[in-house]
Amino acid sequence: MARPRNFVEEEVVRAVMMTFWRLGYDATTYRELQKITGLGLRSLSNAFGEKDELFVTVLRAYRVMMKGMLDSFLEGADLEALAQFFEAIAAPSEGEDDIRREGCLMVNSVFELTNMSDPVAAEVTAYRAMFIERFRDVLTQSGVDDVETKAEYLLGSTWGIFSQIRLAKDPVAAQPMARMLADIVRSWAQ
Amino acid sequence: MARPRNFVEEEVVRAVMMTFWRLGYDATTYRELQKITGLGLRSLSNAFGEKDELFVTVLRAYRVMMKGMLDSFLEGADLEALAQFFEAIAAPSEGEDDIRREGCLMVNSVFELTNMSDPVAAEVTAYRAMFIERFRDVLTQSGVDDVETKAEYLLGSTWGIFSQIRLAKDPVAAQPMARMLADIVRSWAQ
DNA sequence: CTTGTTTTGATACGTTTGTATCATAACTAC
DNA sequence: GTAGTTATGATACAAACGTATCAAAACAAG
Repeated sequence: MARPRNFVEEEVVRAVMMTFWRLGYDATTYRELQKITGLGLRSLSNAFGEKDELFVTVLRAYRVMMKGMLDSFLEGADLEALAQFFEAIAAPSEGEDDIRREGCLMVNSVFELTNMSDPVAAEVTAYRAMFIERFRDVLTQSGVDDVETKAEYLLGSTWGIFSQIRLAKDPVAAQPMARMLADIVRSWAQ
Repeated sequence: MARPRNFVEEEVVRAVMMTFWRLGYDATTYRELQKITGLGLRSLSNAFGEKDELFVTVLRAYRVMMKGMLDSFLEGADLEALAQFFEAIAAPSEGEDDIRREGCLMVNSVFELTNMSDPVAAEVTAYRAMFIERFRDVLTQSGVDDVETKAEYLLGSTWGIFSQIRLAKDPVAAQPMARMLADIVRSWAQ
């Protein structure tokens, strides 16, 4: 009944995500997104709305992606798996253009956007809760005490790891921190 | 021999620092800085150069300020003082406009500026080294093993604390993390 | 007072930004 | 084929940015 789209939505969102991840929100221009995706201005805005709406879509996709990674590492896991999770974050990157060099898109966005819109803030909150929940599950099932405090501690440490990666543009910069943290987690086992 | 300046340099730098701290580099316009300082465009640029040069001046001033804080806490200090240092960072803010709500200007800048100029990168490097050195001194004098790894770990954790503060716009958001970290530091004492 | 030097203030310019406009193209249902 | 609907592409526009320009102002030294 109407002209069909010339692109696959998921692919476009993924390409846009990488650009926002690498450059940040402000430094990513709508024109650059047109170039990256190969779409025209009207096609992009027709399908995904304006820049801020597209960004929220990207954040949601990022959160879902990270949920998959969290689940694969920590679903029904023990403290040893949790320790390995932190070591994995700081594992050496594969090649010069490994996106992991950019740290965490959500953390980066929190720092960049002084005044977040409500939808963006909601994504950040959900992202945070996602980590806390997973950490809490592992800690509880491992019979550790002081679960709430430790979960908050692990989240803060995770953000610290991402900070070091972002600064050095290299995951291995966080290896000392990650190894130390992994040892601390292992020490919680009775 | 020439027309005298109508301002005190330190006061201007301090006012500009607060604005960059609160809004970030990009969101701070040169016009806003004119308004904040009460100076005209030519006065500002004449005294401090263009926006990026003024920013480097601010970063240097911030680093010196933080060095004072670090020294007052950690010069010749023991592990207990180090533990209290982390708890102090997360101490409740005094009032709604406490600048500590904004986290750390240097950390914020690292996240915001995808492509840092060389002078900015140099400031960040010096800032990082300043923390590492102080941590290392305390750890060494306390007879702790694995000093290098632990110093890196403490730096990453510090950045994690600043991340949590920045996200929540409130130092107390980092209290669980800071308390946990303080306990870990105390546990290093033999 | 005059001269020389620096500071100051008003105005304006060129770029870049996100986005609006609008005609055209591509498809489906009938 | 025809009508109806959505996608596409080229062009343009208003706003905001950093910064250049240039004349006027304020002092010290002679």
